[in-house]
Amino acid sequence: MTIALDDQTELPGLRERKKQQTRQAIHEAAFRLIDEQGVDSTTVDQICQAAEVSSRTFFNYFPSKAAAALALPADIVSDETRARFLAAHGGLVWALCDVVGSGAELSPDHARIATLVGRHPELLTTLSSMMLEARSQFVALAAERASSQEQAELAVTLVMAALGRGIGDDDPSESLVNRLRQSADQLAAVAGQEMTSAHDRRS
Amino acid sequence: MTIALDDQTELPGLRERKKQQTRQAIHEAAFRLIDEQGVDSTTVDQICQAAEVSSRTFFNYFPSKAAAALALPADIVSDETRARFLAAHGGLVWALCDVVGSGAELSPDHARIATLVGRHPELLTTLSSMMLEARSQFVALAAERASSQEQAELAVTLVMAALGRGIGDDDPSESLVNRLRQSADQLAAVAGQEMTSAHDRRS
DNA sequence: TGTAATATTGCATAGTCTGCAAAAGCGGCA
DNA sequence: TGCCGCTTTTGCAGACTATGCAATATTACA
Repeated sequence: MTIALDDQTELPGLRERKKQQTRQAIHEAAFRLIDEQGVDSTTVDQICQAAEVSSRTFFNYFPSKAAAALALPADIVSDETRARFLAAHGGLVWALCDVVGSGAELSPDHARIATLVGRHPELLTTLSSMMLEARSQFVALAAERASSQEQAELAVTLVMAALGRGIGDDDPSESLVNRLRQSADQLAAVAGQEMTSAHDRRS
Repeated sequence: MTIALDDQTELPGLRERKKQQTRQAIHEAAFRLIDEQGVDSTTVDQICQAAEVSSRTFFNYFPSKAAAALALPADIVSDETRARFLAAHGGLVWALCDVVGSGAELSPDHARIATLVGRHPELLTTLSSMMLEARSQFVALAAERASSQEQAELAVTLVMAALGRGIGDDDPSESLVNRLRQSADQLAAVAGQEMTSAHDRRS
């Protein structure tokens, strides 16, 4: 596996490096071909040929070509994310926006992926099912700071909804974290204004 | 196709009736088998055998076994729904909760489907991608009453988030419409309390 | 009854995905 | 260096999903 030297330093070893390299090669090939030709017109075999691996190896790394194109990590909520969240200032939603946003932002692929999905909506279904998995991880995380399970789920629901909005517009002038908080605000405003107006005008 | 007699009355005709009958038979078989054996252990051929149709016919009606088990209508937003929405009292979110909730409620299958998905989470990915399609229909609908595209999307986002929560607990004592409004309230509360607490306690 | 339209089916085919066992490559050790 | 255990890669066989096309059966209607 890996060898712990000091405290944080880890020596990957040739084996592990090659594995990451293979994964990366498959991802690059899938990304490029799907971006060029679309999802349906691209076959797994084409990707394998471009990445110079057998199709069997492909399925050792990814369950589908769409997943290969996105190549999201399995553990969305890493140990680092957890620590960051527990230490974050502010309320639950605020802190969630922080870790969800910065987590996505730190990955250099974030913008690439967002653009790809924008150009090929067929990928949306794959992305959203991966988000579903991520969601449950975040609920578990949020529960560690929430006063109730209910509150944790509500907060995550809100932030994921905001994420759907925030990730869409590629406004590079604002950080994703801030866009998330902004979207959460807006959602609250819409719902809030709703309630008051409902009280005023009707029963 | 169909023959308009009076104003609302339509005579389906034998052909159309048989079509619905076939669709229903496939759906029933898919539902039962998948509920009994799970999604992965059920093949399309098994469903076809139970429904007494060829596998080719199966794919004329549904794109996948999961879709057959759910059997959601293609046009989530029917003309009737549109009219109901435009006539509904209250604010945007309020009215959306009304049509989204009652739309799902009117279908007698609603509870069955919810239970099935609860028992077989593999169906969640299929359901959520269908919801994605429904969502865009609702955004278009909401835009007809919203003051801006932005507002329409926000409102739908909020209601869809509420739907995810409201459809989960099968509390039959409360109508889905009310549960939706309740969830929307809660979401607003969480976000709102967030903002004030953030203001109070921290920078 | 006859003809047009539509639904169902069988067949061929492309593609996705998994299990299994053989081959190849890496890591450590004498 | 040479050997041995472990992991990755690969090939192969096979099950399943899904679509296009042409033949057949069924319905609609004159």
